[in-house]
Amino acid sequence: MPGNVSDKTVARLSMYRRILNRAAAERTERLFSHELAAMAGGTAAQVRRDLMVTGYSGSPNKGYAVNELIEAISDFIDPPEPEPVVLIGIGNLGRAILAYFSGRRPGLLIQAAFDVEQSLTNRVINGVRTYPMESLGDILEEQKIRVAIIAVPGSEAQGVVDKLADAGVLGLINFAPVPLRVPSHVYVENVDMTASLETVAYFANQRAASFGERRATGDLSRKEER
Amino acid sequence: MPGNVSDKTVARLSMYRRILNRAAAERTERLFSHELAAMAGGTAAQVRRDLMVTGYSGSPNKGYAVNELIEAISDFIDPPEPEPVVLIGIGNLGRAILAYFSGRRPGLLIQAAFDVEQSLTNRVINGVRTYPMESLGDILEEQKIRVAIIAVPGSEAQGVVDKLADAGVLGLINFAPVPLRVPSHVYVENVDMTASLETVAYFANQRAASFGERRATGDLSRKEER
DNA sequence: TAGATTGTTAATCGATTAACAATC
DNA sequence: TAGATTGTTAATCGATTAACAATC
Repeated sequence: MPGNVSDKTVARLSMYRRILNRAAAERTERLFSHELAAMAGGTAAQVRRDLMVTGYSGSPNKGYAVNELIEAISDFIDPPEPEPVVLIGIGNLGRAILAYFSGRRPGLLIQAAFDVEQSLTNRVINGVRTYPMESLGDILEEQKIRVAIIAVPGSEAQGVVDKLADAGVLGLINFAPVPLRVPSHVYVENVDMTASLETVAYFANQRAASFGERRATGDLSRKEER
Repeated sequence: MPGNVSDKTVARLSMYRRILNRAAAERTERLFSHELAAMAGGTAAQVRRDLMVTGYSGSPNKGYAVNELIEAISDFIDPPEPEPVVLIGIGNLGRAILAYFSGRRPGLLIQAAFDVEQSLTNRVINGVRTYPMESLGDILEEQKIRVAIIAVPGSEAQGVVDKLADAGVLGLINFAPVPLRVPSHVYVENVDMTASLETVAYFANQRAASFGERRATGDLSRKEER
């Protein structure tokens, strides 16, 4: 029914909700699209377009009711039941993910974590039970889990993903620094920290160079004035 | 001189380099664009277009020389000097980042890490010296640091970023789950794990629903056949 | 040479931005 | 009412995809 919504729109709605929650905590009752845009870092028109998909309407000259909008966004993006999620890989990154999500969104719940390393399994870390890799298939099936977080070394990732896809997983977040091949019905979101860091370094350098250049040629004023 | 290259292109080049490095380790000497595309998950034409910005040419019917291409990508995206980077926030996520990058890319070097929590500072974690937040300005200036990784709680992030921008930082990776406001000359790459997880959960649900629907209406075959 | 892949240009696609009548 | 903001459509922009002559 909601037609096709882009992944970026969903990610932005998630961000708006966080901003709105903060606003609600500060007892702000209404917000205009341009206020939300200023906080989220976009344009007012984009915010309005994004919010439209939730079906909730603002009112002219009064903007959006914060609490009702939070409700509408939640109805739209949250699954009907809290989504059970598994984490594969309990190394440094995996443990950080556990800590990061521990008791955060009730709509998403890390149900189990897996690792090949025996010293890490059959324990409870940040409230999450850890299992050896062998029990992965069973638990996925038992608990009807459809979403997984990949936090294993790059060399292990594809093997793990193949198992997950076989077991019926439909969505993945991939923290491993390698591209994954998956069947077309599986949605993958890549979080490539290495690429992020290298990209930031590249642009920081570019900008440093162009600043230096402009400074050297005395052409600093033009771009920076407006 | 290299004109304007999009952030996505740079991120993809970073990914290609990693694939090429693996290929080189396996003594693969040449690769075609379609082989690289299959491993990176794109199209051959896109790979060719991306590689063009490095200035390195493949040759028809022989493809790209792996080692020379790695060299060309490195020349293009790596800064002339290893880029010194600071990490702000040594909580769970910060420590995971330290562990993750510890001794990885020589082109990028986490020089120092900062936190307000005294028990975490004036130590060495994963080979990186940690400092109290107060010394941030001094060290940024001393070591001419232009890139920072933000791994502090959302409530602290904007304050930290303001300090960083004042100190002349030009690029940021933001792991804090809040949008940041920065001067226009500062490049920001957001890594929003909460939004990623919620987006994956949303699409996993959508797909589960449409599978169920098609199965119910007996219309499973059509889309999946081709 | 014939076949395949290259660099590069043209066509397509999708998302963002700007504009505007409707509305409180 | 006048003013401001809304939902929504049209124009713009940029990136991706497809196509093709050049080349090994």
